[in-house]
Amino acid sequence: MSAIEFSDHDHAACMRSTMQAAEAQCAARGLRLTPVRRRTLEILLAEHRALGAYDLLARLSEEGLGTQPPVAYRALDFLVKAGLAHKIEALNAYVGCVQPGEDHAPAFLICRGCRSVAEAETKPAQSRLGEAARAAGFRIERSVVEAEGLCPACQESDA
Amino acid sequence: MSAIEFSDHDHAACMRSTMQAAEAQCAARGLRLTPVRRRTLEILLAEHRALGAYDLLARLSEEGLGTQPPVAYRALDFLVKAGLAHKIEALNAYVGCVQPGEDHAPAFLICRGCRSVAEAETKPAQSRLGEAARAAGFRIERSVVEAEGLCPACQESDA
DNA sequence: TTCGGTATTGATATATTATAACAGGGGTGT
DNA sequence: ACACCCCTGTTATAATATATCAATACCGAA
Repeated sequence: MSAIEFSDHDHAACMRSTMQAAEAQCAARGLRLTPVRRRTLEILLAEHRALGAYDLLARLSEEGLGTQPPVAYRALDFLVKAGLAHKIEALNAYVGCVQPGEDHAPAFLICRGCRSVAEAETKPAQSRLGEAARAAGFRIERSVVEAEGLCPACQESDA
Repeated sequence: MSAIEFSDHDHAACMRSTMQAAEAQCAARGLRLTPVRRRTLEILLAEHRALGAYDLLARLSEEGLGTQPPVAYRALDFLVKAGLAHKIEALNAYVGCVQPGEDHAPAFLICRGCRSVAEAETKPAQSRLGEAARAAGFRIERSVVEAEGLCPACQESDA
């Protein structure tokens, strides 16, 4: 993994292929990527940034796709459950998943400067925590791994 | 680490020694453990559970220590900044720290059954994430590592 | 095709979590 | 006494999230 999110890349192609993968996922699993959901995913993927539910709602609302909070939350819930987006707990915000489908336990690098988010992979029983859990007889169902800091670009403008 | 939080232990002694450590910390660092702050810490430590700010406020309020949200949030901010308590991002709730003073990057095991929280230790550049960060030139300032699941006791009552 | 069930959307209201802003009090050092 | 800083009290409001119910759209079975 190379944190493509912080690098220059052909973002148009990046979005296209991610959307295709998302559609393939939905088709394969009998999930319905309705207009609001699809547009929500596009908005999240448009930048590799975390977006609050109300920011998202504002965008949807501009496009006539709904004006009330449940619209945004329902779309986000769907995407998160489908593994097409992730919630960043440290920000109460949401980000599109760049590798949908892979059944993964993601970890995030979150820039406090520009709110960019890069997605990395955790190993199932990562580091000490897996050990500790096993030792304690704790059964892990979901894990949240998030690191906040500064991305390369923001380190420069900050320093 | 053995997740004492999920085990039977002499909790009265546990609280006493933790409070003492907290006081020592404050004394050493010139921080003021005022009545509200002290009581807040005691309430958090009374059980190894995550408590919402408003639950805490209700407790404080019963004891005549303040009735408005800022009372609770200010006390929590102080404790979190001082390293005497932690915020559980996945729950938007707070838990007392059982090893105050050690400058640590804690990881948590959170039971969704009883909301108990056990604190483990992460290694600074934990798992893949440290690697990924280094590779990407990302500077980590703070990390959130939380695992949700079922503690031993709740696995039994659940199954 | 029609029927019946399920998933989705629309809309209203409200719950939960958190912060801004400003006034007053109380100690400390000069 | 005074200036300063930290802490507290209070009011108001912001930001995040969910409950509920009615209406509609889709989908498979008969």
